[in-house]
Amino acid sequence: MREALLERFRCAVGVLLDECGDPGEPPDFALEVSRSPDHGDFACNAALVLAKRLRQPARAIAERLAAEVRGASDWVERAEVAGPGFVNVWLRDARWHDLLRRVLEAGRRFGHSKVGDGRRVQVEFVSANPTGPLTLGHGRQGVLGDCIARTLEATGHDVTREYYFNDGGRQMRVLGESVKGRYLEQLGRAAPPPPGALADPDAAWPERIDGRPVVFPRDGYQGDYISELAETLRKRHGDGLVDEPADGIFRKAAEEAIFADIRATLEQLGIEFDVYTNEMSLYDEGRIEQTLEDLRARGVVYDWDGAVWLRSTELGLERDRVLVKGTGEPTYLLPDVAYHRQKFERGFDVVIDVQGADHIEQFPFVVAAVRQLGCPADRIELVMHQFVTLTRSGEQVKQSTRRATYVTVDELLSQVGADVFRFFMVQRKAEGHLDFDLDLATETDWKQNPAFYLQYAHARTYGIERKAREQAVALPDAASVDAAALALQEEIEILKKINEFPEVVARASASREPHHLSYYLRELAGLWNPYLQDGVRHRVLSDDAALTSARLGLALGVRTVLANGLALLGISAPERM
RNA sequence: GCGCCGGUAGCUCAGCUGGAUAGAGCAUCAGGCUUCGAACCUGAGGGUCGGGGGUUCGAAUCCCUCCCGGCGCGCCA
Repeated sequence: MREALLERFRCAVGVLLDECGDPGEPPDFALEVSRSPDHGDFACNAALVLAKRLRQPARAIAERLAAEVRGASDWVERAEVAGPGFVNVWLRDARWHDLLRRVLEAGRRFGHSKVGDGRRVQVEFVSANPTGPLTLGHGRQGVLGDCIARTLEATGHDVTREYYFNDGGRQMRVLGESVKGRYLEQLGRAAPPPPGALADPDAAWPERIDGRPVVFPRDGYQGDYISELAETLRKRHGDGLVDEPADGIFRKAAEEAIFADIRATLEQLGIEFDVYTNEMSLYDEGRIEQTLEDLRARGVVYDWDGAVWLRSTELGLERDRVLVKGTGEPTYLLPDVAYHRQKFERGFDVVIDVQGADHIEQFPFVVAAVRQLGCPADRIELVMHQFVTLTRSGEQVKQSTRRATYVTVDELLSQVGADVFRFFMVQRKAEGHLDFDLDLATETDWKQNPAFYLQYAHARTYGIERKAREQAVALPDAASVDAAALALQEEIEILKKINEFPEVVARASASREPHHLSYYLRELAGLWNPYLQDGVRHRVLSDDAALTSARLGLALGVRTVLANGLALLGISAPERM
């Protein structure tokens, strides 16, 4: 539809250029869906773009173009010049009537496309190390990544959701030490560190208290779940683990239990990963060593001060970075390079890393290194998101996994449920902070969440369906739906909004910005709810059989788009609430 | 100091490749349930789009500069 009109404008522009003896390339101009109904269905700015080049007033050019477009009188109702030189085009309403048939025919695939052409895309997200429960920040990333994956799938991509975690480094060692510390404290063989020392990283750290040693690590994990893990081990093994190394059963038990909790949380959120990759497997497969060797062969690595460095300055970055520490242990960077290289070896066409703002510094180094290894590094995309900031009585609360000052996904989830949680998290664009006011998180406030507004609009279409069945009124299907009777302006507006849906999905997918969907759905529901409310101007079920059928068709169309849109956000679309 | 991200209504935020009178939600105020679902709807007030320059027919959007906030700048991950 838009294409046909665009073509019409292109021809008109071509004719105009010829007449003026301008042999140049036709200019880029826009044909946009008008923002306001006063401006018709589409607006074209070609005259404004051409004015200077042709040295003619924009409105005069616009008049010529408008006349040309009016020629297509079988589907163009009128074309007017407005403002500084826009051409506004109204289409005959009949143009929208075919839409419902297409919507009902496509059903749950309406809005989907095949532009991805089966390209293999990996989306890596969450990737939290199993050292504690998922925080709101992880929750945001989880929902963001999952929605990106969903929109990519809807546009014909072959998507792999992947979770990567480091089980080799210091973090996991400290985790084991933390659990063992609490274990020994519970047995009375160690003294807990004073709370003041835990709270303040600069405070003095006593070696012994009342004759008992303080074994809990200075930078240990302070959450209650650590004590609970220790207690579980103590109940099962008594004091039989006193001489076990912290890096053994303590670490392993903690990792397994925490990971099981993380997976349970993700499941509740409706997030399912296809692949979990851990750092250790990269070592086991020799990929770390191989990567280092290959980087060395490329001449981008050197030894200095007992460590192995990446010559990233020569790759255009601001400093060199350590790949292997003086201790012989790789930094985080080297496994990350090996991992991204492995992604390409696995045949992904596009690799998307969803990461928090605190990790972006690392990204250019990984890309530069991987490029040196011959990978198509420009196919790695970074989707960066800011943190969730917590406010309590007007003040910001710092979140820290280690110090256990955070709100977990589980806590909020049990309060508001997965639907509201997901909507809340995907509402805003990723680059902005997401402010979470702990004082406002009461039940009454969540009741007026926009997520319910969308679900309510959806449920109301079922309310009408139930009523129609009661009255033995037949529902239209793709073959029988006939929207010709829809003539009210608000009905046309709804049809036009439905018509936008595929474009919105395409844009959300291409830009990796699922928040566009949530705003679009709010707009659609914002047309539909008032329409249903106004039973004075119009009712769906009436004595007029054709009109009733058409409006039922409209209801089914709205329902389809709401359901499909909600599905892309991973939010349920209930039949009643 | 350098880099990345943000600054739009009282609050939380949209604003697609520059377009016409800058939009939602919440909050506030005034109204609306005998009829398809009031978890809803109608209306009102509320803005120097952080400040200042520039490009353009046209700037919240692009360029420069300054101010404010977040994050990062480790042989931590």
